[in-house]
Amino acid sequence: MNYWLMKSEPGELSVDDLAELPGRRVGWFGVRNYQARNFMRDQMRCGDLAFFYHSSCAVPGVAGVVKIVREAYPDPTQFDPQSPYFDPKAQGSSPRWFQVDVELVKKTRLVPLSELRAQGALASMRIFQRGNRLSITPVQPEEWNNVVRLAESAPRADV
DNA sequence: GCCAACGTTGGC
DNA sequence: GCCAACGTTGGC
Repeated sequence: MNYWLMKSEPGELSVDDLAELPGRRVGWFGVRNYQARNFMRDQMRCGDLAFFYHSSCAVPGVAGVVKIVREAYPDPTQFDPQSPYFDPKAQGSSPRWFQVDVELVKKTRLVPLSELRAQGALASMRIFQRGNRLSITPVQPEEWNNVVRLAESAPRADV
């Protein structure tokens, strides 16, 4: 079983949006980076857990926990000319982009990026590595446990 | 809006 | 296969 961090822009899909969806599930469409795609396609398995991370917003940070409930299958938006994620090079016979389905396990308090950064034990996380921009990154079990503990603790006012 | 970092594209 | 140009990401 693996742990992950998956970024979503709350303007597109927030943790509250996910909580309102049928079954609290969504297909993780729109990933257009090969490395992130490969993580989904080759390594994500049903039962894996991931942090739902809010990015490109006023307070980026961990907002919830989701579970992988369906393994990789073709992302339909790549074939939809109306979609901003349309990829004219994708062929139905050999899809280029994949998605998994995730289900909300629970919302957490919003753990801001600044608070994660203030934890020395989390310095190893991929989101803190130089120039990291991947929307999906693996999380080590120890990192996972540390962030979960942080999410369950009282918010800090000083970061 | 800025900008650093890095991925992708395409001519050669 | 190289590499310059361009596009995107994402925190600030």
